[in-house]
Amino acid sequence: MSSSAEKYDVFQAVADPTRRKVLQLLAGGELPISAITSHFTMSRTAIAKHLHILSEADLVSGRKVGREKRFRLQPEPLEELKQWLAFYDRFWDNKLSILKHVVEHPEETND
Amino acid sequence: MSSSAEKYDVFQAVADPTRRKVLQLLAGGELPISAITSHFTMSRTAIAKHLHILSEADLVSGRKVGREKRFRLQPEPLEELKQWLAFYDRFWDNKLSILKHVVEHPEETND
DNA sequence: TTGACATGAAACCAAATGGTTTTATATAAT
DNA sequence: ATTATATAAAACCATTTGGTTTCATGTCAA
Repeated sequence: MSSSAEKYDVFQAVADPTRRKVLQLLAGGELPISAITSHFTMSRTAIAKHLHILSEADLVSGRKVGREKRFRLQPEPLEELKQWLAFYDRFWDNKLSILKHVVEHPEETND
Repeated sequence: MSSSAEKYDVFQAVADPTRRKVLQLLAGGELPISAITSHFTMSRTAIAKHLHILSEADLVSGRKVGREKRFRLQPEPLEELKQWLAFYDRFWDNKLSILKHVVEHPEETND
């Protein structure tokens, strides 16, 4: 049961390209901060902050092993994104039926 | 063929809750700025800016009709998000294999 | 043509974001 | 014990973001 009252949600967490790259790296397996940092030009501190944000969104979790802190991917929150997207499926999968609907119900087209 | 050299990508565009609500409203059909604004407490100008951002991400398109500008949903760019998500499917679909890994390596399970 | 409506555009602002450098602390290795 | 490694935490900074207010412009209606 991860933290609540999170500052960052999945949408925000995933909006940053650096964080997306971090997630991709972690998809390959657990990694300590230094190893992650080695794939970027920015400082380790910057990466640590991104990890903190990803952590708040529950997209990663970290555990200390010796002197290093290893992070692993926690993809579950992506489900929320997936479900959000699912709503829009009908708007471009079978676009014709939607168009048909709109044409047949023009009164629903204002507000 | 929509604009290029866009400042906002889909990830950023969708990161803001106000913009997600705007998309949802437009899912119900084409709407002018004023009508959209009526669903929020913030100013019309603010909404217009959000629409501009959504427009840069090609998630909406606007056309002038008389004195009003009507916006409609353009869901196609969401496909990019969908594909990005698809990559992570395998990381939680077969969650059992992950669990198995954790159980078999308890020494990695503190913090 | 006069006024109301719908939008556009610009200037401005506070807070958030994404980065830095510096300092401190815990662990590992020699 | 000493030094090197890995991280944490804090202070700082520039830019971006998300909002505002104000003013200008185009269109519709009376």
